[in-house]
Amino acid sequence: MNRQQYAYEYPHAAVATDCAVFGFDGQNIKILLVKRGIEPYKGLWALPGGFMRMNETTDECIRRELHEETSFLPSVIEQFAVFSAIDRDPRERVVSVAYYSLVRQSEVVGGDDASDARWFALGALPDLAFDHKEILAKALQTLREKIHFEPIGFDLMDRYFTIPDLQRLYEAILGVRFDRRNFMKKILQSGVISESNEGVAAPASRHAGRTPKSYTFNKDVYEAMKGNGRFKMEF
Amino acid sequence: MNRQQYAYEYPHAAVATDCAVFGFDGQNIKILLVKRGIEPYKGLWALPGGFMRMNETTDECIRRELHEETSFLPSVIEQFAVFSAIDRDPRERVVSVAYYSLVRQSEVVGGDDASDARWFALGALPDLAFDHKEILAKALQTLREKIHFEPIGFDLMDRYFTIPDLQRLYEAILGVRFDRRNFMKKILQSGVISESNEGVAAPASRHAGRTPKSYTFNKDVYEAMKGNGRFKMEF
DNA sequence: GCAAAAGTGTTCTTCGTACACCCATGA
DNA sequence: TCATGGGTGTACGAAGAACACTTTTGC
Repeated sequence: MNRQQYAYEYPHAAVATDCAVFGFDGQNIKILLVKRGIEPYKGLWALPGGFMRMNETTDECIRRELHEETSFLPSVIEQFAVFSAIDRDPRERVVSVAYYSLVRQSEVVGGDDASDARWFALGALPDLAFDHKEILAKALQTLREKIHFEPIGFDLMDRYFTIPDLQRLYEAILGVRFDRRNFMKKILQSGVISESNEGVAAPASRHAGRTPKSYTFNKDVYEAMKGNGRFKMEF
Repeated sequence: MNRQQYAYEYPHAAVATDCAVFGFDGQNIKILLVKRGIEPYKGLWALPGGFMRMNETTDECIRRELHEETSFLPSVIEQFAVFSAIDRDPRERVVSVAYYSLVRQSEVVGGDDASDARWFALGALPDLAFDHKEILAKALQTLREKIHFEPIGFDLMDRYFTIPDLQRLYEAILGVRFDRRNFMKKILQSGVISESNEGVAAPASRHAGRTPKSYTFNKDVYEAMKGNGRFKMEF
């Protein structure tokens, strides 16, 4: 069988997808990376992703690749940019459609150190394959811009969470500190979270102090708000 | 010469770009469309755009195509989505990288009715080729979301403009009405516009009334604000 | 002269922000 | 018992929203 069996009148770039998967461990933002098993960049870490097939859209492609490489199907996944530098892949011309995803760490098979998929803290990233460092930087920038106007923080938290944990998440993403009382007032006033009877597992971040109350995100309340007023989470 | 001279081991989709070009005539938002001269959809109107070449990025591609089809080089152009439905082009699999652009109508060769490039009002759009209606709808949605947080309105106005004109632009994009005094107070307080001595051509929208003052956008002031505070244009 | 558009200020309410003390828990 | 983290309320200032009358111009 001919190895070059797909021919076109004009040259075609390959279409690929890559995804920056963000998680939160209660203290820091984490990134999910996979170790490349083949050339080029074999052995280096990279964003999960791969080439698009002819029978799938880019959205379907990235979901399939994520499932193949990290064994989970994310609920939140958004396309945010396209990377098309001419020499970004040494094999051939590749245009990459970039996504970011937000997951609760509890949902993801936490790959251990020996695994091919592992969480890395933002401050301790290894060298990345291709232009993935650039893709990740832009994903992070997009995340920081979006968090002001959309309640994306909740996608990174467990179903039941405490307000101090949520505050740590916002502080980690935005790199600033907030006043506890004002944060709580604002988030409660918005109405998108409500108190819950479920307990929460004490996060590693809590070593002493009063046991905090547990809350949960009301997606329906937020959906209703989108029409009328506007959800804002600025500080 | 062989018409199928570019061969690959795996099937490749073609990569194309399309751009929704927005203008403002003082009263309504307009869209720049081009009439297709070849099949498929010959004779139908479409967003300007075309196939990416191997020696250009998608950004370079859309700028080249815009120049070829509408004879101008836009200053503001942003990539906002990717369209990759499997059957969106009847010829072959095509993945389209979608952009929007904001232009001052005075900058663009206003194609007359006989030309291949023409402005259409949002409410009087013709049938569009491919999935361009969908692309346009998403471009418009993106524009409406962005205008709250970025001073993109000024890219649609002439260099010297009146505050009532600017207000009409915001009202046209967002589909709402504002109080004149509050709008003026807010936009002046923000500091991003300053009074100008240049006159402005009376827009078709002004049939009577006092001659309004002329203003201009201070890009440097806005750039400085981005760091410190935050520009907001919500009502 | 009349209709249509633009200029101008004040009040009230809402929201953001700064700030201090007590309580529960784990080491 | 002490250090750490979490719960709670108030007062001040800034910004947003509602609101009416006068002036100019084109017809």
